[in-house]
Amino acid sequence: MIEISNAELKVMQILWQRQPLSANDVVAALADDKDWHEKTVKTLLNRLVGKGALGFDKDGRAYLYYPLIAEQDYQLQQSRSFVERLFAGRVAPLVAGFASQNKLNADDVEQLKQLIAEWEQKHD
Amino acid sequence: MIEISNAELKVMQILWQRQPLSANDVVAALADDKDWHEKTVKTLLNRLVGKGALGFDKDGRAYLYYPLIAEQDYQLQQSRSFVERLFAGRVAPLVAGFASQNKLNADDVEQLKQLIAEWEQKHD
DNA sequence: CACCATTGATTACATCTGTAATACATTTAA
DNA sequence: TTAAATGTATTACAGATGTAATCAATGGTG
Repeated sequence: MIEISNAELKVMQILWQRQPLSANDVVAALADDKDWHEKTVKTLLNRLVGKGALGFDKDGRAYLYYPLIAEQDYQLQQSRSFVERLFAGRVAPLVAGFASQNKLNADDVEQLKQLIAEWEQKHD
Repeated sequence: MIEISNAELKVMQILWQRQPLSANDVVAALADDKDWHEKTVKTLLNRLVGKGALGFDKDGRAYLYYPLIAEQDYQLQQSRSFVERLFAGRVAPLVAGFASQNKLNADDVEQLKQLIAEWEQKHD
């Protein structure tokens, strides 16, 4: 699986939101969040292309970048490996940690109930 | 917060299970899981001491290592930063991913229901 | 047409990581 | 008491990462 570093992830997240974008668009979109030099962003774009995480089309001299991997796929793969590493593959203890820190809100609970209902329907 | 690399985490996990342990005990405990040279394990122990994640008492020439940070604290901090990075801080979508991949078992669901029940009691 | 501004490509460099090897100190065995 | 073994400390080294600067090509401007 493609490894994406933290800094690179920020770039991917921009392009998962809107796509395709020129390097400058990405720089602009990141300006809010990260205080990165334009050169830095371009390096990250380059590395992501090298890793096969981004592709691009040429638009004159400039490139228009777009993701080659889906955000959902990435999230899933990362979630599994994270939960594997820290919680021996069990997700409930992770949620328990959030609960213990009062990091669950009503929406979360609603969604979780929904998920459980679906699960139970399938595994009657 | 102390940064612990993947390889270092394996060492921490041994010492979270049993503590304190000599370097050789750790090497032995890891032998199952990882195919690391003794020197490698000692490097990791050293780095963890340097980072303030482990302490040790001297037992003759040998050291007896023990964690300076609690596993739960580490899990919580990491979970929060992971969920923050990938899911904008919301844990439910992570669980949804597991559900969609059939990675929830009856135990998980049972625990989740329990957590929800507790949450609802507190937030009647 | 010559030059500057802009864009991607290449190079830079310190730190962290994985994975050890070597050096140094000291205990123990011959 | 001297050498071997053993434990920690120091050094090694390549690849990844964060964070750019410089190079090279090219398109627009005077």
